Amino acid sequence: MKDLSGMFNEFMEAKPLFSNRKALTISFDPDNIPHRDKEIELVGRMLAPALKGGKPSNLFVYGKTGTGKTMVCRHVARELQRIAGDKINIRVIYVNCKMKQADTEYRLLAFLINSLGGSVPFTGLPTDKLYQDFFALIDKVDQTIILILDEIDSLIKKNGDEVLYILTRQNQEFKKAKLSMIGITNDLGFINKLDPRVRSSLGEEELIFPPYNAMQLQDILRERSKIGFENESVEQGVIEKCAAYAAQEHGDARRALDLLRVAGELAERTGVKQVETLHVDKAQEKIDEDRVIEIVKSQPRQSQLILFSIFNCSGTQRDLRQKTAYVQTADIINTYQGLCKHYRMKPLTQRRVSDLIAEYDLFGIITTKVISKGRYGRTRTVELNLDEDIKQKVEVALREIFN
DNA sequence: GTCAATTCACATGAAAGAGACCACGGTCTAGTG
DNA sequence: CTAGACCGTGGTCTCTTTCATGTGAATTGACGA
Repeated sequence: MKDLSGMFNEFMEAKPLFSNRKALTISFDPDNIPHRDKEIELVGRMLAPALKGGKPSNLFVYGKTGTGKTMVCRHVARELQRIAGDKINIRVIYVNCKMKQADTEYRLLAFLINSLGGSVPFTGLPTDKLYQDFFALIDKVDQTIILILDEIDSLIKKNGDEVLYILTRQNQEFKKAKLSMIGITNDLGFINKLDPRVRSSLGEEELIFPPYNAMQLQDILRERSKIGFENESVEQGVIEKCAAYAAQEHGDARRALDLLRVAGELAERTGVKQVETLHVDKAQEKIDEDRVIEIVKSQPRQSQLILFSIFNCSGTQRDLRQKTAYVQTADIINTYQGLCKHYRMKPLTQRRVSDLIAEYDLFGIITTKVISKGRYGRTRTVELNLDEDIKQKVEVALREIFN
């Protein structure tokens, strides 16, 4: 007990490193957005007609993760609303299509209706009823609605582009209201996958966000750490290091901020007065680890069992010319079926297992490659894509699940 | 030796089913005045 | 008379199965030099 109270005392006495931890997260909206002046202006121009009661063009925004797309769009939209004030009726609805509440056609509409003050149950109604409700709700008042659809690609991938088609088309039917959309995506090839009709109406304007370079990331981090950290609590070189790491990952500002924040948390936990560069390294490791463990734990049971099979699968060396043994689909399925018997679970079909394996590839936990071995068929080779210590932790987590 | 056909072992696609969840409207039932 | 319980119907959503089609190169076998 003595130790614990000592620890608490120490904790209370230690000077906090953070002054505003929130400033170091992506959800924070800073007043000052460095290196995005041009983009802010362009988005602003696009939306400006709304102030004169016109319909702003639909806009498509591209850019990799952490390039400030979402932040800029929300920022501009908010400013627009502020300037419009009470005189002009502008409403901005921001939806992240990856969120559970909006990742299907039905749920997206339900979300929109709810955020406009209507109320619909989150399941149970036919979809076209929702469309009717939604459009009626919009057209009730003379207003301009700006709909920001973030991560729009995941919506389309799951549900097809029909939603967008209906939404864009509907504008002609409105008597009073106007609806314009901003689609945000990090998939550059996304627009080509769309139905041409949707493409032309939705992609009236396009804007590409370039990635930040290391120097720009540094500016961003300095700006944020001024708000987020107490004075002098960040050692020289820490910001540079975070920026450098994040710049390697295609200039991802989100990553840079995560690094800095987690490094700060680690430093605080160890009770030192300053965030040091070694904390950044630790943060880098911890972020990866947390992400992987999080994914593994949130997977359904069957899927976890398949990953467990991959871990338990030694692979066979069936081709003598191939020096290293590799694991392929058949091995995994064999091991998996064995494990199923052991745990009394009903094994899934090969088709399904194949999909689940591909899913782990998407998460980046494994690397797979489809190879053809000529006469001996075609298969997918699977390799774990984890550092040794993360790998061990995942294995421990899996064993806990299936002990 | 060359070249096209064959063949393997899956990958990949599309469609449809199972089962969970939910809303809505109609009917039944028990409690109340 | 009325509120609440209880159905049946019709809808979405996720996970899965079923059936069908695609695929890339090693191997095979015919062919000609």
